Amino acid sequence: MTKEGIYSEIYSIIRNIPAGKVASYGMIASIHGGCTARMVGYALSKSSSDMKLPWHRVINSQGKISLGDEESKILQRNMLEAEGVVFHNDKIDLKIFGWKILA
DNA sequence: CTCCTGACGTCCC
DNA sequence: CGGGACGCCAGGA
Repeated sequence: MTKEGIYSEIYSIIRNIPAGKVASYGMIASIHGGCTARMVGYALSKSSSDMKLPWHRVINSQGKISLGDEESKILQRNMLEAEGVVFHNDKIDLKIFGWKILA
């Protein structure tokens, strides 16, 4: 894959995240095996709604939302709760909802 | 080509 | 436990 494929791979990985689970930027980067957490966030920031990417399932290693907009954070939390994810003081238990790679 | 920035992560204090 | 600084790679000016 070319460097341009980096985004494609990141998008593919995010699309593979099952509902009710969440993956951290670093985790996705690790799965990709060639990019860093920054690339994931950067790719998402560039992505459009037409991609239908479950960006709300992507959070930081702290199990929290990394966005800067409160509105987006609330929206993301709302979508995750709609999928069955439980928040603990605005944080998610990666031990429970953390996405597990099934090969 | 160089400089700055960015939805992060980890180390140090 | 909270906050600040550096490192990561890519893309835009």
